[in-house]
Parts: sequence; structure tokens; C-alpha cells
Amino acid sequence: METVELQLPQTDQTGRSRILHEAAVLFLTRGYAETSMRTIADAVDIRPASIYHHFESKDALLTEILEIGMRAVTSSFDAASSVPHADGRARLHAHVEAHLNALFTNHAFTAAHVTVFAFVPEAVRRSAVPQRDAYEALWTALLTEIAPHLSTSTLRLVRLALFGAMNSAVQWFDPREGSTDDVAGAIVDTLWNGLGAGA
Amino acid sequence: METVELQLPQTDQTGRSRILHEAAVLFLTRGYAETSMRTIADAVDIRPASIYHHFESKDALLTEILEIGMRAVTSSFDAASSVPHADGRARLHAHVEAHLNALFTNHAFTAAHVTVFAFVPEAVRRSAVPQRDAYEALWTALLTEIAPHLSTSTLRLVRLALFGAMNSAVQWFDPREGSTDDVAGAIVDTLWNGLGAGA
DNA sequence: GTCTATACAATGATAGAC
DNA sequence: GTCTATCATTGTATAGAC
Repeated sequence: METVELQLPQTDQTGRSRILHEAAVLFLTRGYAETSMRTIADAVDIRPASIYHHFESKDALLTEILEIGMRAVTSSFDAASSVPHADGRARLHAHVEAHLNALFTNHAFTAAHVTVFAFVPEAVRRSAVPQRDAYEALWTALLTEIAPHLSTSTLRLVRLALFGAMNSAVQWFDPREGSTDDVAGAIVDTLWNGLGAGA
Repeated sequence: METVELQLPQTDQTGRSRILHEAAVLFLTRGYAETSMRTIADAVDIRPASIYHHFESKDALLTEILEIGMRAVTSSFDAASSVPHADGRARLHAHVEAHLNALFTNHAFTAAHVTVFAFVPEAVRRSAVPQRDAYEALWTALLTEIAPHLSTSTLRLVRLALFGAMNSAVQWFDPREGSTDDVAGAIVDTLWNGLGAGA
């Protein structure tokens, strides 16, 4: 699996990208409304006013974080697509892995997107929707090829349920206690074979 | 499916239960930190100070909402358990239906729990954890009986993924556009038979 | 049980020096 | 590019009349 780090802000940089990273982590763990500009400034060890040299507003900071997060998953998805796969199952596994990887392995931006999006200010949400739709479309296309027997409406429900399952990992998965591949394996095994198959 | 309305506050009441209901809806749709006591007061058409006659603090109000929400799903789960089922698949279906029903059919309390829990103040979270654990345990027991071939760790992952799938419906399901049973059907069909089964 | 009035802290953001 | 100082606003919560 290729990494997508090149196009993302580095943790150990100063100034702008440092602010982005710390803010993403705080938004992810504490929430957007719950995180003040002062808290972010403290994490970066600067004064709150300095943030406004780099970002027009708190909303603008969030907007950029969400954008980076969506670029990261999308790029991770594309990397998984560029590799040949033995069958539908392997293909699904690779893309589930890619999604979970974007959530945990590289950075907090995609994960922040997941936890924060529901309650984001209207203007910010609107700016994030096109990228989200595009990513959704990638999955719809993938699932349509992998499971051609599903109706459009069922496929939509399956896609949404799968997203819900993968994204919920942000709440309970700890990278230090296992690999994303274990999670991907459990999800794909179950989703592919079904619970009814028995032992 | 039995309803659990009897033990829950009614929408059209005044005072205390009215506040609970409006606050639950607002917390659900806008988030906890994003919803001010003024906004809640406006929704109930009283002055902010009046809320403090019924609830000690905003956190206390939230605590009670989360508690009602968990009582509702638990009660919905129990109702599903009290009915005999033909096989494991039917049993799973009934309980998924019960969970989705608690989220959408009756009230906003359980749904608010789902959307709001991640960023709730520490003290509030702690008070909600025991009830959550108890509900989790019900599902663990159910899945253990239904899918005895799964290892403990896989079963845990499947449970978490299933919770993620069901709860994510709060973000995308519109009761006016379909029934919870359609969603339950799609989830259980896929989870039971597997995608790999083909047409 | 609801009101008016208000205390007091925290918030996002700006002005202007360095 | 970061600082100090500060403003306007909004937040939760309280006091005490009705």
C-alpha cells in the first residue's frame, strides 16, 4: 500500500502546517465547537492571535482540514485501485484496508472529518460536500462491479452500512492494540461470506 | 414490535418533559456544545432561567437525555427477545429492527445518544458508560448464540461494525422515505448471506 | 414554575507594536 | 510571523420578584 504522506502537512513542521495538524487532532478527539482557538494555540505553543496570520477564521481552518482529510482517503483509495486483485473479495479487502489506513495510519485529517462532519457549520459543510460525493461515487462504482447482483437501492444501503462500520472504528480502534488489517479482515470476511455460513 | 413510549416523556407535555424532548432534538441535530440553553429555551418558548428550575445544569439535562435514550434501546431489544424466532437469521433481524426502531420510530433520545456521545463532557460520559456496557453485553450474548463459530475477538469486531452500520443510519436515514425494516432487511440480508454469495 | 435582570467566564476575532 | 492588549459577543448560571 502506497503512502499519501507526500501531499500532506508534516507533523514536525512549524507555522501553518503545525497548526493544521494540532487542530486536526483536537477536533478529532474533542470536537470542533468544543475546541477553542486558545486550546489550539496552546498545543502549538503560540498565542491565539498568531493563528489568524495563517487562517482567516476558525471555520477556514476547519474547511482546510476537512479538505486534506478527503484528499487523503481518496488518494488512498486510488492507490488500492491501481493494484491488480485476484478477485472481488481481494479487491474489496484492499479498499477497506485503504480506507482504514487513511483513518489511522497516516494522520488525523481523515479521522477528524468523520467525527466532526455531522455538526459542522453550514457553510463549511457545503464546501466539503462535493469531495465527499466524489468519494462516495468511487465506492458506488467499486461495489457495483464487485456485487453486480444487488439492486441500486440495496447497493446504496450496503455502501452506507459499510461506511458506517468502517468509520465507527474511529471511536473504538486503537492502532497500538492491533493492525487495521485485522479490522479489515473481520469486516470483509463477514461481509463476504456472511454470518449464516457457519463455521 | 412493542413500543416503549409508556416509560418515555411525551412530546406534548409541558415543563420538564417538554424541555427534555426539545433539547434531545436539538442535541441530536446540532450537537451538544453547539446548542445553547438560549436555543433550547426558545424551542420550548420559555426563558433560559426557567430551565434551571427543572435541571441543575446543561450537563445534567444531557445526562438525563442519554439515560432515557439507553433505556429506550434496551427496552426495545428486550421486547424483540421476548418473541420466539424461527432461526438465527430471524432473531438477528428482529433485534436489528428493534435497534433501528429505537433510533427513529419513537423519539430523539436514543438517536441523540449516538450523535452526541463522542464529545460529551467527561463526567457525563462516565455516568452513561455502565448502561452502554450493559446494552453491549446483550448484543454480545445474542451474537454469540447466533454465530457460535466466531472467535471472541472476531465477534467483538463484528459487533462493533454492526453497531457502526446501524448507528450511522442516524446520519442518512429519513423515515419519510422508507421504513426502518427496509434498512434492517438490507443489513441483515447482506450480513447473513454475504456479498460473495452472488445473485 | 416562570419571569426580569444580571453576574461572570469564555469565546472568536482585531489592532497595532515588534 | 509572532506578540500584547483588548473588544464585542455569547455562553452558563444565579438572585430574587411575581
